[in-house]
Amino acid sequence: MPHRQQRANGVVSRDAILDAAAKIAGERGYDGTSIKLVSDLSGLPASSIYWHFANKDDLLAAVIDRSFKAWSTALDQAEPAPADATNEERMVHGLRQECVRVMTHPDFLRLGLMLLLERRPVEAAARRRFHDSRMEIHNRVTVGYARMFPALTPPQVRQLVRLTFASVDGLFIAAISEPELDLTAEFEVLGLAIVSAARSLTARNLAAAPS
Amino acid sequence: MPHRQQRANGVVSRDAILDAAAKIAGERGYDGTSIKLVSDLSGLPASSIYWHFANKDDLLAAVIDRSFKAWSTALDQAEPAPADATNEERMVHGLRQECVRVMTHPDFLRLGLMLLLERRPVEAAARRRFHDSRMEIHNRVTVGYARMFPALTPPQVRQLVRLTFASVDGLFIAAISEPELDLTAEFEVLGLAIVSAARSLTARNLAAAPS
DNA sequence: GCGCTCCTGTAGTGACTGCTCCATGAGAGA
DNA sequence: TCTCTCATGGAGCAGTCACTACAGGAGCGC
Repeated sequence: MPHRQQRANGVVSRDAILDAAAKIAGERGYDGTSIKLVSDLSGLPASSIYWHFANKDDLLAAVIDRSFKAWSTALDQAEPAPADATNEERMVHGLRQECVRVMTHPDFLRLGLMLLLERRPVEAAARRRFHDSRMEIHNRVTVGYARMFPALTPPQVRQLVRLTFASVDGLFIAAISEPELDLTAEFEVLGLAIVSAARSLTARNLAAAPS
Repeated sequence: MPHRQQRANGVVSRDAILDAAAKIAGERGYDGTSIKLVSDLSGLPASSIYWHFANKDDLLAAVIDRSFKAWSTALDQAEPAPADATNEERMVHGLRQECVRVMTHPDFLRLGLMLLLERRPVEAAARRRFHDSRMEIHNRVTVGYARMFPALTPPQVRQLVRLTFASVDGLFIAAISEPELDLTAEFEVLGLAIVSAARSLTARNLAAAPS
């Protein structure tokens, strides 16, 4: 089958629709995102929206996809910590970058968390998309933590990773509800807390099973 | 003005409406909570809902209020840590109780976080209600932390409190999206992390300004 | 210019939205 | 039993919901 040709006009419209949908969904949640609102904000008629996307659920899933990609390429462009950095420096370095990343591309987390909280009976495709994307990052971070804290057991590593993700989520929500909040300081303390906890767990492990 | 008499029937219906609204709002968010759905689930007609509550916003605010009260009386009934407990034991003790409390009365946090994430243009009364209720607890915890870690500066105490709240929020969301997750272990690690962080900050303070 | 597909505009569908009106039933105090 | 208020039932308001049918303009390869 030949490559389906596409007008320049088309991708611009598609992006405009996604922009509008991201903004509105971030403000009002899944049910609050009406096609009429997206149509008004993007300046395109409903028929265009339904030409680009199968239905509302598909539209929201596409918003998740795009925002995840934006966030993900930002992650790939993160500058690595210096080779001689300590674990604590590495952690703080990584979290500081994540702080900037999350506040620069807030749509991914915002929308995703909203979909997680809304447990509608019929599972939305958008929600599953978020969950899968996130698992990918979760695994990456788990590998990093395991290398960073070799004395921890795999369950302990998983717990630390979950705690880190949960804290980032919570701090993100706090930043949204109180815009004047300075997140960088909070992320600094979070880094300290994680590294300290890892240190305590390591000490506990060594005390329990001395070599 | 005489006390407005009330039939037993009335408060039962009111509670049934609140139950239904809490369930649906927890599943579908603010916009997803339609009067029709609440009416069907509670078995009462729309006119009854509007007899008990001024409008949809007022209904949701009442849901927040009631769930906050349930959570709050659970907080008042929390058993205190033993007098000779260490800071770490106190922290773990408190967080363990909070873990049970939050999972026993999940409506308050679930609904509240959803309202925080949904930043609809017109501020909903329900959202403000949640914010105010939460500030109350926030202040209580701040006083407790200040007593527990006297060497920390007030901004450091506030940061730790915010981090604690954020982590609890994040872990709660994680528990919702993955029901098989064992929260108690996560809360244990969180307690360790907070205490460890406080210890590191204290050491840092003492090093910077030795007496 | 031609033809072909991509994309947009108009006008609608039936179902549902928050909310109101008002008649009627049910209970409690007299 | 009589009243009087509390509470419910049902019908219906204008407006919006997700979504569709279809005609026609716009840009492409030729």
